[in-house]
Formats: sequence, C-alpha cells, structure tokens
Amino acid sequence: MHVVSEKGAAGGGLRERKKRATRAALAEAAVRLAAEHGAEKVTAEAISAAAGVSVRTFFNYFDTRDDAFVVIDADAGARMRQAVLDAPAALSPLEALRDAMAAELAEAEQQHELWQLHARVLHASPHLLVRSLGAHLADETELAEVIAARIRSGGRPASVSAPGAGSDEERRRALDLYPRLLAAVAGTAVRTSVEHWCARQEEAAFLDVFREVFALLAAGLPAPPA
Amino acid sequence: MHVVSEKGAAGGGLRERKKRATRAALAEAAVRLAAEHGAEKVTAEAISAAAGVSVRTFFNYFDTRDDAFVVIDADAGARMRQAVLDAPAALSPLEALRDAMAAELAEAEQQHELWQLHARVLHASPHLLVRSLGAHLADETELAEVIAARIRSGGRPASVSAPGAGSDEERRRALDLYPRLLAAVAGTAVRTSVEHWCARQEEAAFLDVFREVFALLAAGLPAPPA
DNA sequence: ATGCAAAGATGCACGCCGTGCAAAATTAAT
DNA sequence: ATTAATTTTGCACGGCGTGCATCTTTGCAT
Repeated sequence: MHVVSEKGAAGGGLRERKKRATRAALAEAAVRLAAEHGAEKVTAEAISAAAGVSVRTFFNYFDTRDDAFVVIDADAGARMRQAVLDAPAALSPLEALRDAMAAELAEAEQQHELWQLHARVLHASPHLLVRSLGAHLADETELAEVIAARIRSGGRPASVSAPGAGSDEERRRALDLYPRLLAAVAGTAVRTSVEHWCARQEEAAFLDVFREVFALLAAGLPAPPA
Repeated sequence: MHVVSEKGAAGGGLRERKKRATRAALAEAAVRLAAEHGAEKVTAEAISAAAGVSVRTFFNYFDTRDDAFVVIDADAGARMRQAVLDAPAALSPLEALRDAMAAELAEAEQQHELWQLHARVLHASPHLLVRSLGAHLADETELAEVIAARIRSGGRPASVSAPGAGSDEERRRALDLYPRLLAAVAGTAVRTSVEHWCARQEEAAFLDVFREVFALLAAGLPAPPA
C-alpha cells in the first residue's frame, strides 16, 4: 500500500518532507503573527525567526512576503482538479465541480482555527484580500483545462442542449467557451458563498449557502421576487 | 452645454483637472515603458521621469509601483455603477448590468491602442495579471450595493420567480444573496469573455462573445452538446 | 492685483523587500 | 567513506515605500 508520489500527500524522501514542513511552518507562522500584530507590522525577518529558518530561506519559499499570508495551502488547487477528474461519469460538469469544491471546502473546515485566522487577516488588510482573490482566479485556467478534458472524455453525453440551440458556428464557439466559463462561475460561486456567509454568520451552515448559490446559477439567475 | 461635475469627466477646478492629468500621465507612461522594456525592468523612477514628476509624487498617486501598471482607469467602476442606476426601469437587473458593462467595454475599445498595450503587459507578467484580477473583484462589492439599491427602488417587479420557489426563509436569503451573486457573475462574464476573446482573436467581435456569455448564464449553464 | 489659507509637490532619510552569488551544510547514492 | 546533488545561509546591493519638513501652486476674498 504505497502512495508513491501523490502531489499533495506526505510521501517521498526526507527532502520532500522537510520542504513541505518548512513551507507549512512559514505559512502558519505568518498567519499567526499577522493575526496577532496586523499583517503590515510583521516583517519577513519575524516570520523566518518564528519558523526557525533564515530570511534568505523564506524568500526561497515565497516570492513575496505577502504570499506567506495568502498562499496558505499551496496544492489545494491540484487536489481539486484531481477530484474533478475522479468524479463519477454520471455527473454533469457543473455537478462534478460542485461536489469537488464542496469536498475541498469541507476539508478546509477541519483546520477550522487556522482558516479562521487566515480569513481575519485577509479581512483586516484589503490589500491581501485582493491578492488572495487574484491568486484563486489564476488557478481557474488550469481548472478549465481539466473540465475540458473531462468533457472530451465523455463525462456525460449531455441529455438536452440549450433552449434556443443556434447555428453550428454558435455551438462550436460555446464548446470552447464552456469549460472556461464553468470554471470561472464555479470559482465565483465559492467566493460569493464565502462573502455572504461571512456577512451574516449566524444563519445557516456554509455548505447550504454554497448549494443554494449553485442552484441559483443552474436556474439562470432568475429575477428576485419584489 | 456644460457638463459640470460628472464624476469621471473633465469637470471641476484646475486642481482636480491637474490631478487627473498627472495620474493619467503616470499610468500611460507606466504602461508604455512596460510594454517596451518589460514591467520588471521599469522602475518607479523611470515612470516618474517620463511623466515629469518626482518619485515621491508617484507614490502619492499609487500605493505601489505595480498599481501604475494595473489601475489604468481609476474611475471606470464609478461610471459603471452610475450606468446601472441610470438604466431604464424596464430592464431586469441582469439586463441592466449587461448593458452597462457593454457600454463601458465599447468605450474602452476606443482607446484601443493603450488597452492593447495594457493587455500585453499583463499577459507578459502573470504577477500583474493576478493583481488586476483581484482589483476588479474588489469593485464588485460596491457594484453589488448599487444593484441592491436598484432592486429595492423597484427596478422591475420581477415577472416570475424561480422555478422551484421554496420557503419564505429561502426567498429572504436569496434576496440578500442575489445582488452579490449578480455582481460577481457579471464580473466573471467580462473576465471570461476577455480571456476567450484573447485566446482566439480572429473569430468574432468582442461584444458578440460578451453577449453569448450572458446568454449562457441566463440559460443556467446548460451542458454542452457532445 | 495682493495677501492668505488650503492642498499638492518635492527632497531627504530611513528601513524593509527581494535577488544574485558563493560558501557551508545536509541528504542521497555508490 | 567518498562523492554528487540539493538546500540553507550570509552578504551585499539596489529598488520600494513612508514620515516629515519645506516649498510651490491653487482657490478665494478683499
């Protein structure tokens, strides 16, 4: 039962393990320090010291000081792409995405304390929030490719096409467009869910909000009741 | 024929006008220099010199050197919000957004050359692209508030509600959620359109792609034909 | 026009960020 | 144990970004 080199897991030689440990230590130290003193007051030197490495090493792991606050889990994206590929073939692309994301989000809730701190840090300095948003968007391109691959390999033969099915030309363009749009919209769903859930924390479980958002999207964003 | 103080236009006293001119000069200089030499090789000093101001003044206008490459039109967001508010009451929120964005995008195509350079600069250094994406997302919160205001003030009484109209609780939550989700999805539409259009440049006019994306969204992202 | 107050522009100093380079330390393999 | 490959570290250096004091420009009233 060997997991030889699964991208995000704890396999591999001593080198790989130490590198992951160092990276995680730096990220965690960064978030904790920022939560306590405010991100702007936390220097790269402080983070490095807290993680027990030199400043130079810090910059071997992160291109920017801010990245240490933002990129808390470097291979979450890769895990999600794998989940999309592994999803049952019976699911539509949208459903496969929804479930993969829900799984990833559920997993994040288990390290609840650290993620909570992370959210607080981002919220406290909009500057970092912007970086975080942008970073997530950058992943969407790769996600779109995975979706396209899934569709090509016959994910589900698409029972009915769009209502006003247009010309062949239109359909072909839609095929190029579709994976990209789907990835982008799914990312939007996560983001909006998080925002809405943070805004009115008490009400419902996060995953319920998330599913509701997906339902609204699948319904074509119907106009709200007056 | 006086346009007295339209937020993004050339009104106001000499101070306001000069400030806008300086800001524009800095942004344009930044983009042109970056397009020529690569963004990484362009120092804040070079940008300032090209715009004829001191380095210190540069940092009075931009918090970061990178911002000069990214924030090319500081009040585009404000213009769009105004357009949403001014849209005919007969339009649904989604339609009002679509038209407002289409108008803004059409306007951007008139300064075609500078925007082209801008796009090239962002594409050349992913780092800046990420910042740009994040910056646009940050605007969406304010856009969501405008949408909410429009809906409250009876934008259009919403002919039919969602297919599987649920409980009152669900509908109330959806009302909070809706403006946020709409703003986010509309932003996604713009972004995806731009990406898709850049990827296969020859095919169609940009605005056609944009409308197609909106149509897909309004149809609930139907699964593509096999 | 002239003087005055408010706002912006500038120079300067200072500390942190981020990188190239070479030497030292650690791990892997024979 | 020796050797090769990889990683960590120290050092130096230039660019970034800010607080502060000063000077210039603009807006306004007389």
